[in-house]
Order: sequence, then C-alpha cells, then structure tokens
Amino acid sequence: MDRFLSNAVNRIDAKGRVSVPAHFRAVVQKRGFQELYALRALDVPAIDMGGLDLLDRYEARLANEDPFLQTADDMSFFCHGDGAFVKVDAEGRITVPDFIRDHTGITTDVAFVGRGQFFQLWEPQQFATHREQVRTRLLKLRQDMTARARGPVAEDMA
Amino acid sequence: MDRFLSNAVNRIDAKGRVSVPAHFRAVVQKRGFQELYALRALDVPAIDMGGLDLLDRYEARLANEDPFLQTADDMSFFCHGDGAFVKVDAEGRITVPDFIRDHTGITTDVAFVGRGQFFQLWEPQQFATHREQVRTRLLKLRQDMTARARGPVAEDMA
DNA sequence: TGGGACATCTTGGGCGTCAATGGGATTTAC
DNA sequence: GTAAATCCCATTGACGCCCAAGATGTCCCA
Repeated sequence: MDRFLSNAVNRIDAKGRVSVPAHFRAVVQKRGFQELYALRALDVPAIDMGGLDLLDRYEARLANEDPFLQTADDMSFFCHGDGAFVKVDAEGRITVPDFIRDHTGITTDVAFVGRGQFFQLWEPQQFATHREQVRTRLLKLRQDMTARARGPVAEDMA
Repeated sequence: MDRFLSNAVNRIDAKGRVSVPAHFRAVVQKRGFQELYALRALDVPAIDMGGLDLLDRYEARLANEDPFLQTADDMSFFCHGDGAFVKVDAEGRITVPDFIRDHTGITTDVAFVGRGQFFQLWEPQQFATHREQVRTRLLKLRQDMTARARGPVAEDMA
C-alpha cells in the first residue's frame, strides 16, 4: 500500500513515546523517508505529518502566489519555518513534543488518521467530534447536489 | 458474475468473525482484491465495503475540488481517514470491528447487501426497514415523474 | 419423484506470529 | 552532573493462519 489510510488510536507511554501504526510505518518506509515532518494544521487542532513531500502540497500552492504579497510570505513562513522534524525509533515510535500537545490537546492517547499523502495526529475525543462534523457537512453537500440534480422544479416542490 | 448482487444474512461467531457470502467472495477474488476497504455510509446506518477501487471513485471526485478549500479536506478526511481495512481470512471471513458495530447497530448477525460495484453491511432489522423505505421513495418518485411528464395540467389536477 | 451421496458453504476452535507497550541500560547534550 | 534522548530487550494481547466439523443445498440415480 502506498497511501496513508484508515485510523488508529495508540497510547503514549511514561516516556512520552507512542507507536506509529505499523501500516503507516510501512508506507513511510516504502517511500524511503528517514524522518517525519510535522506541521500544525491551520484550522483544526491536528498535526499534519508525513515525509518531506508533505511540503510539495504547500509549495505547489506557493508557486501560484505573487511573491510580493504578504500571503506568499506567510505561506512560506508557515510551511518552512513552523514545521518540525520527528524521529522514529527502532520500534517505530515517535516522541510527542510539547508543541504537538499544545496545539492538539493530546495528553495520554493519540489518534493517527490517514489522509492519503500524509497523516494527522488528533486528540481522540477531538477526532471523534471532527469526524462527525465532517460527515454532517458532506451530507449537506450531498443533499444540496441531489436537489440541484433533480432540477429547479423538484427543488421548488420540496 | 462480476458484480455484487442479492443479499444474505450470516452470523457472527464468538471471535467476532462472519463469513462473507460465497457469491461475494467470488467477485472479490475475480477482481483480484487482497483486502477490503470499509466506509461508513453517509446517511444510513450501513457500511460500504469493496476493493480499493471504492476509493478511486471518491478520489476522482476529490481531484475536481480546490485542494485548499474545506470541502476537499472534508472529502479526504472522510474517505482516507474514516475508512478501515478489513482482511479476509482463508475461509472467507472478516472480523467485524467496533466502528462497524457502532455505526450499524450490528451485534450478532450481519446482512450483506450487494450494490453492484460494492456491497453493504447492515444490521438485519435495519436492513428490512430500509428496503421498504427505499421502495416507498422510489414509488413516490415514479409517480411524481409520471405526473410531470403529463405536464403541469395533470399536476394541477392531482 | 424420492432418496441418498456428494460438494460447498458456514461455523467453531486451537495455535503461532506480530504489533503495541513497558521498562531498564547506555549514550548524548547542555 | 543532570536530564533527556536513544538503544535494547521482555511481556502481552490481539489478530492472522490452520485444521476440523456441522449445515445446507445440489446433483445423480434408482
């Protein structure tokens, strides 16, 4: 498998370490990454984590911005300056640093959430809340699209 | 046969395993799936299950979205992060994880429902209820469409 | 047409392997 | 010198894998 998929919750031990799910480790290894790169997600209390190709996503977007505008500067600052490297030990564990705890609210358990090209770290309860919010938004999107597909007549009838 | 058709109810054993109907297994094998992928259906208490091509449909849709808008994030979160791999053992059984039980209400028995490109897992009683609701909705839709096809006059007459 | 043999599917249970976790020992940085 | 990080090893619990038997349906033959 070459994508980060599914999710899992693991416990942080007394030393502040937590196992990266074996499935995710396989993806990391297959892609040949020695270290992981971590970014604080912008609008949610989660950490985006992955190989350095995590940056590709942002740099592609950066390339489209006018370098004289503040937006480009901010984006660069965000993805280049505000990230952190995270080392994986021989057993496939990472140590959870303070900035991750602060941004996510993680204390004793970590939810690992696959996102295809990368994965996220969530506080389990926050994750549960967020996933329901996402489902609600997608359901509404689906209903809106369904209504439009039926045409204005059906929409009026509703 | 290359599509998932018909339905069947099987029992979960003491270890939380349930046989995938032989007919569905034949389709899985014919399509060359090593593992199954499970997603919680958006608006019904059912699990969508199929090969990884289940994801292809969503990812193709995802590619049309602006990757920096919330909708793209939601879609990725839903199909990458909220799914789960399910392994099929040598006898063609799967173990039913908790998130499937929580979302569907499944406890002792599982209804497998063919959906062509994929199949669904239902709690048998919920399935029975839903199949009648679907029939009712389709009947109403058919009547509505018939009325519209007859023109506004016929609609007013109704 | 009814019965019996057979094949296949479903179900049950034991065992080994691997991943997650806990803890001690050694090294490194400050 | 102290604290943190890293390495190494042990435990355990879940999961995958194997073998076995009951149930169900099918086909053939009398």
